[in-house]
Order: sequence, then structure tokens, then C-alpha cells
Amino acid sequence: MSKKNQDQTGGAAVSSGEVGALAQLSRVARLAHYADGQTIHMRGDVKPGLSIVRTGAVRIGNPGLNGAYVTASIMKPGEVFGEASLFADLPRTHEAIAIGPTEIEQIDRASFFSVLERSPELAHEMLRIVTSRLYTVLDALDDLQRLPASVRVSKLLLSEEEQGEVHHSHSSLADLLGLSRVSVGNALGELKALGLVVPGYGRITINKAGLCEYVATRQMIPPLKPQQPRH
Amino acid sequence: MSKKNQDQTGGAAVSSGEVGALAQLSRVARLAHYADGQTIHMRGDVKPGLSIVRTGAVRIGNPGLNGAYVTASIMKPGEVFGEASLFADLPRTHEAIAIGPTEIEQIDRASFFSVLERSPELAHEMLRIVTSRLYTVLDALDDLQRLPASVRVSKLLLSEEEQGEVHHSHSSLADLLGLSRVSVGNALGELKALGLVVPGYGRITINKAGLCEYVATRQMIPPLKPQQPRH
DNA sequence: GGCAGAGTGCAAAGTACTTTGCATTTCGGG
DNA sequence: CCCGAAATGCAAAGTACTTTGCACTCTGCC
Repeated sequence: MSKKNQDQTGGAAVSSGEVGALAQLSRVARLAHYADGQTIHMRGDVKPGLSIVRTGAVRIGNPGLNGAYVTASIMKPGEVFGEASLFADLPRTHEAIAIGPTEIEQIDRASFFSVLERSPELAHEMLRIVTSRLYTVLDALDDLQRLPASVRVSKLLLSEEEQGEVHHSHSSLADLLGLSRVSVGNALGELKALGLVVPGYGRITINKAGLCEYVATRQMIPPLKPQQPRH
Repeated sequence: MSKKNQDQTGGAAVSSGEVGALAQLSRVARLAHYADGQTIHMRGDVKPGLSIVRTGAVRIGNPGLNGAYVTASIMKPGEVFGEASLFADLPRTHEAIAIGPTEIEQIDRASFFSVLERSPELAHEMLRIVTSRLYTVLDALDDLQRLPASVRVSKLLLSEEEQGEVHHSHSSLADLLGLSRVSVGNALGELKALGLVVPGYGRITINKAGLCEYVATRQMIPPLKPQQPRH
């Protein structure tokens, strides 16, 4: 992808869950090791191949105009990226950078297609993954255009939540949303005033049910008006 | 997904080009006819099936909070939509509305998968289409977060250009970009002052080379070309 | 030829972000 | 325990959009 961006809503890409069909790829994969902060590929690279995160994590994103980084997604173990280089022959639209020590299975184009030919299952699985990701990104795009910061922050909190807590600084949330740190702080202030979150240091405790309701009441699409499309 | 959205950059979805593999679907398709403005499906509908535009066009979008319409994409003949309902079992996230008299081939879930089983080609083709669309949307998301209105307008003009002209009102451009009509007007005013466009009534004549350069110098991120699908 | 509706231009006021700068708090390591 | 780096809070000023409202222009149609 090209941008980065955020991933609004929940932000991160769709998890593959590492279902059966993908496992077949492991046999033809080359395992690559990366240190924290190491670049896996850059925007514009033309190196067709699929990547599956084994351990660690990968930040998919691009530097913004001003220097601020916009994170499109953070890939966790089991997740897959690079499919555009395989199926659509496109260059990389985002940088990929290792977060912490990271192992990645790299499957080159020829290997992938040889497995694909023998396994219709794999095609089906890839379709599921890519379609789900498209769906998520479309959602994010919608959110970005239509929702105010506080709601987008809320959705992100819900998607990143683990046992009632979110372990992110305001800055990293801002990167994920494509907002400034200040805006995230303000949004959290609002949510705090409503009793929906409790701020901590590098950590936010959330009221899951409350946030869900907050989001639900605010992303509603209104009654459709007659409003004819023009062209 | 949750929202919907737009398609910034060029806005429109990737053209399938109606390559061979898709043609096989025609044999199991039901041809549906729609009048101008007729709803094909609504947001939230759960009707798994693939749709291929034959004639006319389809506006994919959602009404915004304020009543303004946000157009995610306009599907032209040969283009495909509804894949999320097939592969990921997801409800429709956008409305689909016919623009002008429109014919659409509808392939239900069972029919699609029966063809898919006998044709690995089809899986490959669907992967290509979905991946390309994902790529386009990610790019749009990036643009939306990082580029000012005038550059986004420029990119849209370039993507909608036909023989040096774009046949859209400011309003319809605004819908495609998720901007207000006023902002589009201002952006065009800027571009006009630079000699990059000549405004008309429901029509804009563009200086293609000039606009390309204008965009290139302002989106800062290297390579990636506008990457236009031809159809 | 004139009229109605669609499209455009312009300006004022409002809103939601941004950037900047700094003060304060928290946490981990020496 | 203390110190430095990271994280947070806060406020002012700026920017890029939005909404609103209206005047004007263009075009197709009667």
C-alpha cells in the first residue's frame, strides 16, 4: 500500500490465524532474522514474495511529509504481507521495519506459485486473507473521513485492548491513527471525563462496554435521504 | 467494515479488465436490470454473491453524517464487486446504486464456488483483482492522511481524465474525495492560477503533464506511479 | 427567447485538527 | 535515591478544512 496509514479502526491488518493452507508454505520458505529497527523492505522495492511473520512484529508504514511516521499496520506472528507483489506485480508501497527481534518466513514468487498450483486450498485461504484486509482498510477509510478523533481513538482502543488495558503511549496511538499526540491526548481527556478510560503511564485502562456504546452511538449512518447522485 | 470510504486517489476501484477467467462466470450468472438511481443493495445486507457490471455504472458509497454522500468508488463495465460477501462472509459495507440504466450479472455463492472448484484460473484472477483493489485503497488512505486537498484533487483529475478533459462537476469531485464543494473549488482555483487546469461548466480541461509534475513534487514519497489500470 | 435548474465563485464564520513550546509526572537504571 | 529519558498535560497560535448563504453564469428545454 501506499500510505500508511493507519488503520483506523482497529488499525492492524487482518490476522490470518495461520490456518492450515498457509502452513504448506513453511516448507518452501526461507527464514530470515531481523534485529529491532532493521528494515525489511523499503517503499518502492520490487522484490516479489510473500512474507509470514513468525516471531516478533513488523511495522508497516511510511514517513510523513513532516517527518512524523504514519503506521499503516503492525503485523504480528501468523500474519502475512507482500501479497501485492505476487498477484498484482506491484512495488512495495510501505516500508516494513522489524519491531524487536523478528523472524520472517520469506517465500519467493516461484515457490509460492508452485505450492499454489498443487493446493487450491491455499488460493482460497489467500483470498480470505486479502478480502478481509480490504474490508478492514475500507472501514478505516470510512472512519477517517467521517468520524471525529475521539471516536477513532475509541475504536482503536477497543481493537488493541487486552484484558481491559491498552499498552500504548499517546504517541504510538497517534501514529496508528495518523493524528498528533496532542489530539490523542485531548480525545483521551474527553473519554476520561466520561468515565470510559483511566489513563496511566504508557497504559490505558478501558471500560469496554462503555466505549462500545460510545462508538456505536456515534458512527451511525443517518437516514438515507433521497439525494440523487450526480455525475 | 465499519465504515466506508472513499477512494481518494483515483478513487475508483481497480478495473478487472474482464479477463478470461471471469467470463466463465457469465454462464452461471443471472442478469439483473436496474434503472437509474435504483438501489442494488444497502449497507448491512447479507446476500452473499458476486456482481459484475455489464453495462451502465454503479456507485458504491454511503451517506455521511451530515447528509453529504461519500462515494467510495464507481464501478464501470467489467468491474466486479461483492467479493467480501463470498470469501469473508461479511455484510455489505456500502450501498450500491445504479447510475443510469445498468445491467449486472449476479452470481450466487453456490454457483461461484462450483465454478471456482473447476477453475484454478478463476481463483488466480480473483486474487489479482482483490489485491489490486487493496493496493489502490491503501494508497487512497495514505493520500487522505497526508496530502492537502489540491494535490488530492489533482490526482483525481489525472485518474478521471479522458482525452485531456474531466467530465465532473465540482460537487461530484467533492463526493469522490470526501471534501466539500467549496474546497474543491478552491483547489481548482489554485490549479487554474498555475495554468494546470482550465475550468468549464461541468467539465475541466487539464494540463496532464503539468499536473503530473505538480503531484509528483508534492507527494514526496518516491517511485510508485499513479498506476492506472486501463480498461 | 426566456426560464428553471444545475453549476460556479466568493466571502464570512466556525470547527477540528496541527505545531510549538514548556512544565510536570512517571519509571527504570545507575 | 536520584537522575535522565519517556510520557503526559496544557495552552497559544496557526492551518485547512467545513458550513452557510448568496450572487452570478451557463445550458437545455419549452
